[in-house]
Amino acid sequence: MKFTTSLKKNHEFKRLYNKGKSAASQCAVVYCRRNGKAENRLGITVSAKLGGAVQRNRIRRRLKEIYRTNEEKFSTGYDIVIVARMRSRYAGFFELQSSILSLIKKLNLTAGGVPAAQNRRGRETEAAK
RNA sequence: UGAGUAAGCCAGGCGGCCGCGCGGUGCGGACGCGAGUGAAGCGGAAUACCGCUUUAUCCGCGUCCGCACCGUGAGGAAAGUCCGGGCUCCGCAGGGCAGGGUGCCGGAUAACGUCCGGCGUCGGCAACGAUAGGGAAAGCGCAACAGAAACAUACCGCCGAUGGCGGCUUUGAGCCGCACAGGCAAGGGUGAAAUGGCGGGUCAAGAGCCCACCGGCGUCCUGGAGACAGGGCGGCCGUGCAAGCCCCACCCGGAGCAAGGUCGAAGGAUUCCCCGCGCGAGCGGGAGCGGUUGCCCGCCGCUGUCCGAAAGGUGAACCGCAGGCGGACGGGAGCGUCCCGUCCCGGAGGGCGCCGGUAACGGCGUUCCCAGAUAGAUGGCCGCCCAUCUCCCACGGGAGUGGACAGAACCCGGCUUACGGCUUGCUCACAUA
RNA sequence: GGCGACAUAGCCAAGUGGUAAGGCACGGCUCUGCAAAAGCCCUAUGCCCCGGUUCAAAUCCGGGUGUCGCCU
Repeated sequence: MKFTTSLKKNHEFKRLYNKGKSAASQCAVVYCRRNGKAENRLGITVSAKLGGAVQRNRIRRRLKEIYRTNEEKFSTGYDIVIVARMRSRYAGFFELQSSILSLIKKLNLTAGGVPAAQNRRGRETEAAK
């Protein structure tokens, strides 16, 4: 992922749970908070309630893929945590994707409008270098 | 065809686009180091030349970042952590006790509770499977309830031959009764289990008391490497439990990669020494500490007392004392501990072929490097084929769904558990020829 | 990843081979005008599940499931 590092420490997750904004659907809960940096930081949580290692790995990889393919739609400078819920175990990829995108829209995380387009163009030139 | 049984194999395949971890190669950029060249400045000098600094360029090496290409990338159970090892650290003269484990015989192995071959027993019509399967005449213990009795017992019962008592006939004695002494364990009843089973003989009634068959025990002979098998003889003095204690034989040091090492950074506690402080007449020792990783003996190391010239002995007579005792702070040295981060910790290896062995397995040759992440890399979408299930039209296609169990974390050998499919051999039943 | 412990009624729990104690709760009865308190009575075809040993298993042995804890 080009402009994103992963969130690792437990206290960072806890800070988001307490102080961040959240939105939820049956598939997942998304927490977000401004981090004051030029990049996004992403954390994904899949608890043991959702199944064995194989099921949890599949959910985590799908969430990661959804973020990767839709990265340009996100605005930058945020810490984001996605917590998977029970329905994501049985949902297909596209159902999960539309669910996450609607949650993003609910949190106003989408980089919509003109400045976002400029931002995006800037990213692309940066990437071209 | 159906049912069963054993062994082996696979873990959907191919292609396209985007994406991830690791390794390699190449290119580019940044930084650092080294060497060369040019320019400028300063100093020495004589203009040449030498030294230093700055800067530019080029080459080499290293680190980091980016891009491209190539290679590679989860399992048969990766799981449970039930056994066994490697590896790492700690410990280790030896012995005993305790504790744990294994338990038919022979072999395989690094080792095993695993595997292979065989024996006995049990289950199955069979193929085949299961089997903690040493010892109960070494000892202790338990066997509830029921039952008379659960090591030596007789409730109901059978008998009463022998002895006793009574009666009758009659007088050689015999017969009948009683059930007092006594004999018996067949039958009933209880129980999971009742003193080998069944049949016959004998007998007062019975009983291995005797006999035939079976079972079991002891002993002898034969076969076998052995477990054991077969046979002869003797003769039945009870049973179960050792996955109860135990006995016998053999094995076992403890912990675990969150072990351990290394480098860098940071702080704290501890040991010894030194300095300084307090105490004011008893104080301290007579062995102390540490190790022997459950305990003991014993042993070892350091410190220390006494005897002895020493080797060595000693653990008590008694010995020492302001150069003592005590605790707190500061300084120095040493050794550990904790925390943060970096790096390291890689063959009982796989494939193929030949040979030895019934087999497990072993030997030789050849060939291949075959995951190394560190919140954890394998994913997403599309097309075709194959396979599963559902629905629809009708004998073939269409649509949808999508694989069963399941994800490495130091590594191996097993076991167990979860689970989809394919192939082959064998057994039984039915049908046909 | 490694190491260890536990599971018995709705809850807390005792029970180490022979009838599964006890307390709380629930229910019923007595008492009361009604309740509370008190007293009496009742509740495990079975001890997390599956096998094995045994005449007999909550207990002994093996395997599994679940829960909890410790080690960075």
